[in-house]
Amino acid sequence: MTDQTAADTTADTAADATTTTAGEELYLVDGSGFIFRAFHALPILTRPDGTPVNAVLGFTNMLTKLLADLKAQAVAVVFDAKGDTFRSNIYPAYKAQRPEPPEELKPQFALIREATHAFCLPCLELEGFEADDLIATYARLAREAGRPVTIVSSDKDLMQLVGPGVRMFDPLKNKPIGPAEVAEKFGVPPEKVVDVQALAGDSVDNVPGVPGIGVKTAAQLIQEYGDLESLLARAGEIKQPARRQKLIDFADQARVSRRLVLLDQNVPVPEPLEKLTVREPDHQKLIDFLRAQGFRSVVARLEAELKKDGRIVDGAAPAAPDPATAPPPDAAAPPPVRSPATPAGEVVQRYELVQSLDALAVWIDRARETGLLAVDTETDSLTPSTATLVGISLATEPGLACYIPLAHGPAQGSGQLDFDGGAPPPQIPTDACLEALKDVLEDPSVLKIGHNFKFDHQLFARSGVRVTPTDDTMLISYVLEGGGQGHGMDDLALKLLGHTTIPYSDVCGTGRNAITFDRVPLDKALAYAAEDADITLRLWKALKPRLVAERMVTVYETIDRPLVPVVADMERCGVRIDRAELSRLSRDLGTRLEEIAGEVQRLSPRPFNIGSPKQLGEILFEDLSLPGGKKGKTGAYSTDSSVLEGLAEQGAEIAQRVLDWRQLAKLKSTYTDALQEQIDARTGRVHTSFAMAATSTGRLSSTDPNLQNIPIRTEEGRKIRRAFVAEPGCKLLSVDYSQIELRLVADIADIAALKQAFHDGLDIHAATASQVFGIPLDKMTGEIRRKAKAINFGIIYGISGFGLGRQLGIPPGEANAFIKAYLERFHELKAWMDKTKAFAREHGHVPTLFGRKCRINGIQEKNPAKRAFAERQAINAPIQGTAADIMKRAMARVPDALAAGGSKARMLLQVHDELLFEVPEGEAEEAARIVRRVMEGAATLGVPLVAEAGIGDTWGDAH
DNA sequence: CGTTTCACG
DNA sequence: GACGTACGTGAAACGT
Repeated sequence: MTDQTAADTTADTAADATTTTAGEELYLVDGSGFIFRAFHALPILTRPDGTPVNAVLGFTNMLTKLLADLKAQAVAVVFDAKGDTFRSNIYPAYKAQRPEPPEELKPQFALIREATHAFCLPCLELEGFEADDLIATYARLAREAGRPVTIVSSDKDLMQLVGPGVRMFDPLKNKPIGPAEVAEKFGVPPEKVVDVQALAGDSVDNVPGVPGIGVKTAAQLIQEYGDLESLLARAGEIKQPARRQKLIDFADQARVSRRLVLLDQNVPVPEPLEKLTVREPDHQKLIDFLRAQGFRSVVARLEAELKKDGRIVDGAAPAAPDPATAPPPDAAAPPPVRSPATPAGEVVQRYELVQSLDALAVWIDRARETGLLAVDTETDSLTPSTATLVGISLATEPGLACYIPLAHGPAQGSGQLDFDGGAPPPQIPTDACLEALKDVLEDPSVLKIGHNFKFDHQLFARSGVRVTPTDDTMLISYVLEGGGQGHGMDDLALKLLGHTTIPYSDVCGTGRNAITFDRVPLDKALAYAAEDADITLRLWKALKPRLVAERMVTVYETIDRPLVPVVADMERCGVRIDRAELSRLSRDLGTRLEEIAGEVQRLSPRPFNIGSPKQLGEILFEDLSLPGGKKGKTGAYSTDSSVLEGLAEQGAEIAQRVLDWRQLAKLKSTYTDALQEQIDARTGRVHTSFAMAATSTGRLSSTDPNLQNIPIRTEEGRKIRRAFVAEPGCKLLSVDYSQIELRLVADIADIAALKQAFHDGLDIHAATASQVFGIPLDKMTGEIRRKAKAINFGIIYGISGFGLGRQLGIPPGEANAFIKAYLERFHELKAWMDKTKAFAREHGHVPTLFGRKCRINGIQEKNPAKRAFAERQAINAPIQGTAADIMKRAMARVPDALAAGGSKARMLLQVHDELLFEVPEGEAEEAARIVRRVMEGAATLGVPLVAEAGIGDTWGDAH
């Protein structure tokens, strides 16, 4: 077998090449690979005699582009030869199960070779070897001659060749493939790709690899052990038992796999390197060939170019464009068509592509007339801070919508190939478009309607456009439906309009074939994007009147709608993170984890993976026979922290060590490691996303990353909070509601004694304990207060004797006695709970103080366990939901209050009962006063609302 | 891709 | 008296 390092070849070959064609770039086209990909990417087109030619068309377009745009001087097109290759001798199954190529493809193999000859390009193949080996060998020769090489292919098997002087180019996606792209695909640098492939195998080529190991695992292993041989030698050290065994059992199979995927760089080349030059094609021969295939537009283009260059005089009459290369529909609005998916059939669609400011002005006028404008933005990414604005769609009445492309590149969809590359479609410059739209977007008399408008709001805000006033169909639906379920546009279109929207995957593909929206051909982009605006407007027509009918106007108008720009600004601002500090913490945690893992293994009868609850359970309860039992439907032992704590108290040291390990592992993987990845390169800050229509109670939630669960309860965890820092010259200000949920219980259930305690400003848990257990405050002990505190929390969660007992570590009977005493002392509570459960049973939802509906599923259940669960939700939801409402009301008022107070403070995060701000140093105290005032005044209740502020250099210190 | 665990309120 | 339990989230790791 050959080896990549075997470069002991003809020094004279290299010398020759250097003298004749030094420095000239060599293009190696993977002809065989291209045939298959083009065939599957393009619709099957036939020439007049019925011969399919779609791959041939893609191929000629690609070559034309290569020769014209890249000014390629040295090109070879390489094909697989017929018959077996040397790899079949290594492993007979290699590529053995390949199905016959489709009938429509077979005749195209010969045509593509013919096309290559028509272009007068070297057309190479070598019996016994694959095209990839020939490419590998030429790449090596060129590299040694000091000439850069571009391999025109996207075949992953060629990626091992990428490196200094050798790059790849994906001809269908028009994208270069360099070391970074290879590393992204394989998780390792190009020179280690073969090792990863050897482990992961390839089902298409029948490379066996090691069973159960995919690319991700393989990359991780190679990264850790360096290369395949080192890994196989040290396979015994692998933690996961199944994986360890597989690597041992299939070591030789991995070695064979490596020989299969490793390309031969020393095959006897059919042509010397220096012969691979581009010759001027015989134009008449080429044109004859192209015409014979029916490629009229290619011929027309070629002739036009040759004429321009004065190279031919003969001009065949320009033919009508063939369907495959026809330009996308231009700005003329297509004739109205009936919307097929609208059952009523009433709505007629007219979607228009807007490519000039004049055309845009018509739409702006329409918006001013109707006072309505549905808006949707298309981007190349879902991250609003970095996304490029690719286009904007508008709708002014149902069925009447347009799409304004702004940053579309050359089209590139499954239906069309355009190798003209450099020629993007005509588009209004983004700045000019935004300038033209700014007035109407900020016009108080035109309502802008969006779906998840927070995203669009951020995009416009980035360009200095403050869109107002706005409606958000996602939030209207959320308010009407009472949380939960899906409020995505596709779901709503189906449910409310009976309309199935064009799936995003239809225009952009999915997985590895996905393209960004700027590569979508304009006809498809128009259909998709204009539909989004159209559907948004039609959803609004269906949903908005229901707010009035269902008495949800106030919730929407005063709580959720005003929050959109506020949350958008918070996300856009982000929060500063001290990366170096996180990195230090990660390193520290890493070493401590290794120490603890060592101790755990020492205490264990056999090695196991500490991170696997399943294995841990077996060790603890079978090998060590510790007391404890099975649980759950899956039959697995429970090993959560309450179980381990129990074991640790009985003296099981291993349980304590595992607890320690778990805590640190969690901190490292979820926080110190992951958070570093989330730092935005441009801003140096972390930008979370707050979901506004996700929870059943009206709370926000936070994702990518979740910044609402940053540790604080343990000292170890608090160190992570100290990595959240203020900009130099600024402080962080944290303001949180004190006991808001318990205050709301007192108010909503109208519990006189509890309300009085809050009025008196007492320590509420101590006061509760005093009243429930009849102990004077001055005789209160910590233990009794702890019990009262647990009951208070229990109330909020929809208390049960079992749950409270488990929390306090006492028998359920005893806990029930506490609850009974509590309900007797605060007798109003029982009445409110009964009333609330009855309401939920009747309506399927419960209201917050401000009227938000919280949907409760399963309240009618026959199964008592499921019904009890729903009843606890029914108790908890009005409390949690009202707190969420109050916080949202405060958030909507805070920015204006700060501005009015002359403060430059910026709101960064919301953590349910806490707001975090970044404030210029001298203003922190004043900002704290303003925020506290707004938060405490966000609702007028029968109990006082209290907000407490803390100021510090880090989030950890602002408490 | 479902399950388990655990971080927060 | 059944039935399996505290409420609401999101992310990482494991293992099929």
